[in-house]
Amino acid sequence: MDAINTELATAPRALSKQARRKQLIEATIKCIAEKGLSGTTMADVTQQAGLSLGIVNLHFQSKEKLLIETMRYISEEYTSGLTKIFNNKSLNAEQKILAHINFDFSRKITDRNKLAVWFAFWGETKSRPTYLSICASYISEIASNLTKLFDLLKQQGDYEQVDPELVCTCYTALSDGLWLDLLVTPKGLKPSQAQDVAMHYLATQFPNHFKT
Amino acid sequence: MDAINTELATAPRALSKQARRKQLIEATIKCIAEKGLSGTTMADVTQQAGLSLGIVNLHFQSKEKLLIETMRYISEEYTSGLTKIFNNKSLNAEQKILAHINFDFSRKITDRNKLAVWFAFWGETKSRPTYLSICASYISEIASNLTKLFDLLKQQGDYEQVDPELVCTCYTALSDGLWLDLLVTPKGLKPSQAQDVAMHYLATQFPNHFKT
DNA sequence: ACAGAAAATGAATGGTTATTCATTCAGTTG
DNA sequence: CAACTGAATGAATAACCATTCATTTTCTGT
Repeated sequence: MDAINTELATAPRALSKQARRKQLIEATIKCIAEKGLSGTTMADVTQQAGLSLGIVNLHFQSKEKLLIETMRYISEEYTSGLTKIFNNKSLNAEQKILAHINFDFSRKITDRNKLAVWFAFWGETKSRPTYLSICASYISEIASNLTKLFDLLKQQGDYEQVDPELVCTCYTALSDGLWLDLLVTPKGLKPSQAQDVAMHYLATQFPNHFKT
Repeated sequence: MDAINTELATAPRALSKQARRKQLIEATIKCIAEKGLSGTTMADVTQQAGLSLGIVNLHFQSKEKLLIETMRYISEEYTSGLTKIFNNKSLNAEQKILAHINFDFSRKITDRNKLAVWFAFWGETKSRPTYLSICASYISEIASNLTKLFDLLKQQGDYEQVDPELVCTCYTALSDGLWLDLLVTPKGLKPSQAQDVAMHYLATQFPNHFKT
């Protein structure tokens, strides 16, 4: 409401195109969290950013494209964070899984504004296939990486009965459900408790590696 | 698109108020699934129902109220189904949990149209306070019932290490995440496979009662 | 300091959509 | 069957909102 980026307000033209786009995307995230996807108007977004009404069409051509870019922004923040962990040569499989779960429940990812955006878009995927196609490839890559890590752990420990693919599906669904919980009942679970729940599941599968 | 309830089209006035409301709510569910919450107009809903434009305001006063009643309809279908299971005196704790999980992944509940409505509303902050107040009490009641069942199983079997409340939180989040999976990647998981994943988790907690 | 380019503005426009209500229609009662 | 009641209709209205673009402001290079 009282928003407006004060440090930018004095010299708005000094911003690069890139920075202005980011500013508008972040205003969009806040608006979607506060008013929902359907309730977010161009006037809301531009006012939140402290800029004039026409600015979105100048930088994004249309509202639809702004929304697509907002989705892409959030989804890339997530996938690039995980890719960085997976490609980190100085971590072993166990450490990578720990880093993964830490990341999943970090402040950056469990920020309620961003969670609201995720679920706003998930709720519309059936009617707007574009949203799904943006992150479909990322999703399957993340799943394949995580499955590989679980498979490595299986080989290391005494885990004949573990099915890495099943564990990946289960862990992923569990995270999604815990995020939903964090979004809709903020008075209930805290991010650190949500992480404990996810950890509890991993401990059932890899008791020699993870403790509750 | 080609919809329209033919059996009602001939003698629309014969329907009771109650039945007409239900007819409009079901048309709304279909529209939300097909066009999203933001893309659903009064014209869409009434056309889907095969009725005239003014009918929604006649029966529900406003679009907002129609949407709220649609949420209530779906949420009550779910909670009443679970309450019936919990109150069924002819089932023991183990059977009740089995019935619960069967219900969670039944056709009726994993219907993609209804899942789309659930997530459309979770993503909408505007209507969230109203919606939360509608089902907040049910949600906590379901959780308390499920926790009790897990506690009974714990007492029956050799499960000293099990924390019933944690298992309830984990199972509930897992279901939510699996539902999301069923909604957004219909080509992936099938409802019966989703149920297997949920079952797999319960088997880790109560191996003497449930097998994968 | 000046001209031209680029960025930003916001009043005006036009399309969309929820809501209203005068009218029509079906069912009911005396 | 005639008068009445309430359900249903849909054309008209009013509110809302994305987009446009003529104008203004700021920046850049010379």
